[in-house]
Amino acid sequence: MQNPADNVDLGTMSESLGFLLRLAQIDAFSRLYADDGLSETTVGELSILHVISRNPGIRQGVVGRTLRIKRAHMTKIVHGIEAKGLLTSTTPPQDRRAVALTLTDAGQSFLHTHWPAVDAREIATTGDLTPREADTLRRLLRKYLGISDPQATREDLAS
Amino acid sequence: MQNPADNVDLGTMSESLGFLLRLAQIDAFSRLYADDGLSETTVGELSILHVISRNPGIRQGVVGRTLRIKRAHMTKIVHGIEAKGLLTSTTPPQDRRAVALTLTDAGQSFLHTHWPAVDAREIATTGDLTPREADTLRRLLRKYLGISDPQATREDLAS
DNA sequence: TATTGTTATACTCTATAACTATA
DNA sequence: TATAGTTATAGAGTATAACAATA
Repeated sequence: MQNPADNVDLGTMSESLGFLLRLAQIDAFSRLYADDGLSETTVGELSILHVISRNPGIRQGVVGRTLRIKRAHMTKIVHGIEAKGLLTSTTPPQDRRAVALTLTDAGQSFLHTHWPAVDAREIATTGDLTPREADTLRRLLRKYLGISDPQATREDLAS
Repeated sequence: MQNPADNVDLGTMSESLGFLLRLAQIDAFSRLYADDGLSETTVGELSILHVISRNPGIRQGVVGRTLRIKRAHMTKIVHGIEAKGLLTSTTPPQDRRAVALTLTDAGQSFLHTHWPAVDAREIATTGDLTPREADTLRRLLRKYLGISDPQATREDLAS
């Protein structure tokens, strides 16, 4: 189903960061969604829930900028998640234009149920890369994105 | 517009290859499309044209597998490109189920007009990465994807 | 005036299934 | 029976612009 030995000449596309990232991303998520029961949730929803979980009361717009989701789309997704009872939105008194997002208990337990599968798969599905190469890849992607490096908790690194 | 100093805790998402690839891919294409006049064409069309250009007479299904585009979607895109007069499809006598794709002269010149902008931007827009790091990133992505390494032509490398 | 979020629209992409014609 | 492509439909994501409320 993927790219067997079709032996296609990709030309300069195989030197294009954009297209390599595009293909790699598709593969990564297809691996992620392969066996697990994540089918109930979309990638957008899951990532939004995760970010809110780590940053309770975060502004909706900040979540959108972080995840590169446009404001119009954020509104739709957030309302959808809210309708499922997984998060609550409040208006902060300091800026009554904004919307602050927090997970409900149901949202927290939903995330606790589904997110570990993501983390687990990540380790198992790095293709032909050695663990060391996979780490280098992650580090370079973070640098490319301007994300500060070991943002994982100290406990994670120690384990 | 992007991710300034919002200082968001991404938790284990910053260790997730899938999500890092997702964010990086969005950034890469937004940089690619930033200044240039590529707005006429979609990413799908451009990549399909490029692959056909490098592999004249290639089967439609092989293009789809290579670019991770589903068959149903391939049909729609290819018909669209064909309607613009940029490619022709023929039925190979050896297998009359298949569709072989070749660029028209208009298709070739269209690609010659637009593809160099992609290559040029690639070099200029590698974020905070050093050229060496960008090369490493490309190499790791190719390995992750199972794409053989220096598939660029010798002439390209020499120039 | 600028910003935050909302609403609405249109298009691209993805996923799925039923269908045809060939092999 | 399996494969290559087509058709149709539904949902997810993206892009854009006009709008209200607030700063």
